[in-house]
Amino acid sequence: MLRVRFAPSPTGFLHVGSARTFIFNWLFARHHGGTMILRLDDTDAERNTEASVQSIFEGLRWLGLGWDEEYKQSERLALHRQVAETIFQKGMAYRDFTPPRSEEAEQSGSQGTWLFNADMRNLSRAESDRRAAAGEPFALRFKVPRDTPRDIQFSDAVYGEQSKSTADIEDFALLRSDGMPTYHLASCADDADLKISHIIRGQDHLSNTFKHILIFEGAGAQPPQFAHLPLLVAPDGTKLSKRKHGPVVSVTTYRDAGFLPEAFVNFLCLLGWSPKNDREVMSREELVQAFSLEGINRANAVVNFKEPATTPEETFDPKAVWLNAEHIRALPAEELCRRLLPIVRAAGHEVSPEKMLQITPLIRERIKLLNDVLTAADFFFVDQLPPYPVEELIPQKGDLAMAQRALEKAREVLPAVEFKHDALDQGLRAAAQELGLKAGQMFQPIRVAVCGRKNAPPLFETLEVLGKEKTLQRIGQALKKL
RNA sequence: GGCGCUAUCGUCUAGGGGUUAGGACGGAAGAUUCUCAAUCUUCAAACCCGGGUUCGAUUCCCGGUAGCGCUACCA
Repeated sequence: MLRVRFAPSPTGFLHVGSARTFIFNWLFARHHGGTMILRLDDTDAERNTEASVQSIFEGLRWLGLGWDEEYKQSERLALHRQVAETIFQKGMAYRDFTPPRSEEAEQSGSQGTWLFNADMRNLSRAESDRRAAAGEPFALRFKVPRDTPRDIQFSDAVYGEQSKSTADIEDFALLRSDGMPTYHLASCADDADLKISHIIRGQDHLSNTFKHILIFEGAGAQPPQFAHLPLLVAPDGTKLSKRKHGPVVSVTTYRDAGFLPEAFVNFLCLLGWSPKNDREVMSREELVQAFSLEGINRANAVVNFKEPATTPEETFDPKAVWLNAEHIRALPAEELCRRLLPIVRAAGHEVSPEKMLQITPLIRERIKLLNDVLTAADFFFVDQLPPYPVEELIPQKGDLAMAQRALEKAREVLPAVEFKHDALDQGLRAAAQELGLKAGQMFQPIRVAVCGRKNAPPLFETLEVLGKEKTLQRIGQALKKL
C-alpha cells in the first residue's frame, strides 16, 4: 500500500515551498490511489506556536486538496522514546553528558570537523548508567560506525544513487537532554510506525537521509523509498524566507491577492516538475493524471517575484499571474461569479448574484487576479462615478465639441432604443453616421461617460447590463461637465 | 573547513553524441474588434569554463568555477 506524508513543523506560516511539497505528495498519492497523511512535526516546543498550526491548516484548506489521516508528533512521544531505547539497548547509541552549548559543542560546524566526543562515546556502560541514575542530564547520540567505516547507500527517486561514508557522518542526537526526541528520531520513528512507503520532501534533507537510514536500521525497520525535491529559491538565489523576502513566500498572500487555488497549485507544480510534453495550463485532474517522480527536476527553481513589492501584479511571478488568468478564463461564468461575489461584497458593494452573473462574462478576459474585479467592474457597482478629467471624453482625432455632439446625440436616440446588444449596436452606429463620425468616435465619449475611463469592456454589453436609466443619467452628468 | 547536490534563453523548462537546441512566461513588432483585454502572426533571447573520450560534444568522463544544502540537544 502506498503511503506518503506531509510533515510540516509549525514554526511559521505555510510557506510556498512547503505547499509544493504537500502538493507533490498529494499528487503522487492520488495518482497511485495511495494514502495521504498530514503529520505535524511539533517536537520543538520552544518554537512551535498555535498560530502557526492555524496558519498551516488555513493554507492547506485553501489549496483544497485534503488528506486521509492526521497525526501530531507531540502525541506520539512514547513511541519515539521506545525507538530510542531500542537503539540504545542494541548498543547503537550512547549517552552524552556534555551540557548543551558548552565549549565542546561549539567546536562543531565551521570551526572544524566535529564528528563525535570521544570521551562520551567511549564512556563505559557502567559509568554511563551510574551518571544517568544519579540524575545527570544527557543527550542520546547515535553511535555512528567508525572503527570500520562503511558506505551508507540509497537510491533516491529524483537524485539517483547516493552514498556517503559513515566516516563523514557525525554522532547526531536522538534524544535531547530534556528527554524530547530530535527531529531525526521522531521523524523516522513515525515514518516507520505509520508505514510510510515514500518520503517526498525538500532537498535540504538529502544529506540527512544517511542519518535516517542509520536510524531505520537501528530500529529494525525497512527504509522507505526517498524522493527529494529541488528547493524553491528567491530571485537572488537564496532560500525563501519570511524575514528576507516578506509575504510573497506565504501561501495566504496568494489567496488574499485573488489567486485561484487551482492556478496556484498549477504554478507550483511547474516549479521543479515537468510533464515533458510542453503542457502548462493543467487542471487538478490533469495534474494527477500526469504526475510522476520521473518528471521531477534536480536543480533549484527560482520563484520570480519582484524584490521590492509594488503593485500586487508585480509582486508575484508573472507566470503565476498568467496561469491564474488562464484558469479564470477556463471557469464557467457561474463558477467565476460565485468566486467573485464575496470579494465584491467584502469591498462594500451591494450586488445581486443575478447582476454579478451578467457582469462576469464582461470582465472574465480582463482580469488576472480575482481581486481585479474591483477595478475592472467598479462602475457597475457604484451609484456615483468617481470624478474623471473632462479630456477623457475626447474621441480619437476629435475635440470636446465632438464629444459633446456624440453625447447629445446619444441622449437623444437612446431613450427609444431597446437596451439589448444588437439594438444598441444598430442605434448607435446609425447615430454616428448621422453625425458623420466614425463608430469609435461616437462610442468613446459614451464609454467614458458611463465607465469613467477609456479602458473598459465592450460598449453595448456594458450598456445592456448597466440599463437605460443609469446610462442616460451618466451621459447627462458628462454633458454637464462640458 | 568537511561532506553532499546542482548547472540549457531574464525566469520556468524540453531535449540529448550529429537538431535551424523545442515550448511557456515576460519583452518587442504587427494583425484584429468600438477602447482595453482576449486571440493570432513574427522577432530578439540559452547549452558556466577547461581538459579528455570520440570522426563529432551542449549531451558521456574528469577538473575548475559558481550556487545551494547538511555539518544544532532546529526542523
